Amino acid sequence: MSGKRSLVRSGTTVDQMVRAIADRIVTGYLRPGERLDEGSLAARFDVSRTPVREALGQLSAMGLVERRPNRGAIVAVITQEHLASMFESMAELEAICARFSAERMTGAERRSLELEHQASARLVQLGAEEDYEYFNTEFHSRLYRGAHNTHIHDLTVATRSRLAPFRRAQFMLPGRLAKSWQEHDVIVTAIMRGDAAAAGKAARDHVSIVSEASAVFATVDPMESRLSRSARR
Amino acid sequence: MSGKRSLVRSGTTVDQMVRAIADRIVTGYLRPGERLDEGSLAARFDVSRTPVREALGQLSAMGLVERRPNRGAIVAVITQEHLASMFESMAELEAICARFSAERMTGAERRSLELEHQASARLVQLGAEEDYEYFNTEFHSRLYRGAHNTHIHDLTVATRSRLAPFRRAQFMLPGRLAKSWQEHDVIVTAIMRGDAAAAGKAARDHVSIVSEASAVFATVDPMESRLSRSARR
DNA sequence: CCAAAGGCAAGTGCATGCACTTTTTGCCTG
DNA sequence: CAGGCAAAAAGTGCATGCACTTGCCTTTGG
Repeated sequence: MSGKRSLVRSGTTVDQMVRAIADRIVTGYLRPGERLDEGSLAARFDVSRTPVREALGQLSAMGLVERRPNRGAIVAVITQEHLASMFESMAELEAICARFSAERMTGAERRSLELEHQASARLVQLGAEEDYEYFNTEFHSRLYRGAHNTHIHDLTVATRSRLAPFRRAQFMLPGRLAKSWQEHDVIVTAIMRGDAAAAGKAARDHVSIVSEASAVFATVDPMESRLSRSARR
Repeated sequence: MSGKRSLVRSGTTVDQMVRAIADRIVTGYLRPGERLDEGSLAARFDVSRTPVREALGQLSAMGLVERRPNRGAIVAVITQEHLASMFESMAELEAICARFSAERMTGAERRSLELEHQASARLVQLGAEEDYEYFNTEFHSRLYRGAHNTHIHDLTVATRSRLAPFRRAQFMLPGRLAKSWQEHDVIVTAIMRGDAAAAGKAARDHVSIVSEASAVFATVDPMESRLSRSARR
């Protein structure tokens, strides 16, 4: 096996382990319920068990991992109910960000939001799913930052990453790309005219739609086949 | 020194350490910026450094502790800006909980909310600050649970606990007790009649007022003198 | 043939040790 | 006497070792 520690550069060993494992969970390479054996992970990353244990502890504090005392750790199993609650929370959090963004974004932030958004229209026409996905992430990040509230930002980013495995396939639904862009458009328009209430509502609706689109996949294992992106690392 | 590990019963050593340290931070016994020396903590609780390290890692993941690689851990220092962002987030989160509660609380939940709320009126008349504080916590917890959304619940509880050191002294402001009760009353009334929007707004306003009341203390160190509650443990 | 008991292997939880980094201290120099 | 330097002290980061727990598998008695 490759993937030695040198590949997961920077920071302390523990941080590297946290990132490495979190990444594998968030990308769906490690599946819910999957056993996380300290020894194997240590061997896999060529470190001792100590940093692995610490990493698992932190991941458990973040909710990505479930730890049963004396019985090892597994990738957190998310119930349908909990998943629904996270999607719903996500909608509310995004609504807050959009609302605040409408009120607080600087001129520069507004301009680049609009600019990037308009630029992404091309991606829709081309049907460039991968690229649009990247833009989409950036778009939402702009909203989170635009809220000018670090705590909301952190909560939102954390929640979003926990939902990542379940959102993955959304753009594979036919026509989802164009719909997504239109929904973004409503949000951007509301923000540009400083209409907080409208921005909030549009953002909430947008996420709700995504969550419904994702619900199809949520009933199944979040990763049917492992994505190349994960395998590459 | 007493406070040996036997006092912090149950769970693994690491869990005990997490609780013990978190408690000391949240209650303000450990102050922001205060050094958290692994060796001293280990000695203090009569365990080895390993569980202490793990605990510090988890607390750092929770944001209660700040870790500088190779330079030890300190109790997280919260900037004015970050504190403000947390209070604002808190207001929004409570608004969501209240909104959802208005829509979703069961009959039993509504009844006991109302009941407890009415009962607490006595505490206001008596000026029983300690008791009211306890009731107040319970009241808010009811809202969080009443939202029937575990993720929002978790986010809200986590945020609230991080704000705990800064909320402590709020009821010492003259007349705050009665005001608090009246604000609760608006929330309860809105929830009872299922008016989600009104409940949300009332909850948001309530927290905003608390945050302003707390702002007075926030500029200063969160604990001037150590509370008996902490010392007792 | 099944159930309970016992033992074994795997794996977790914590303590300890050592290498390395940062901070402090004490001394020297200008 | 301040500034700078080097060595020591303090403290962190990780590896290793061992005791203990858990789950499984075998064994044995009914």
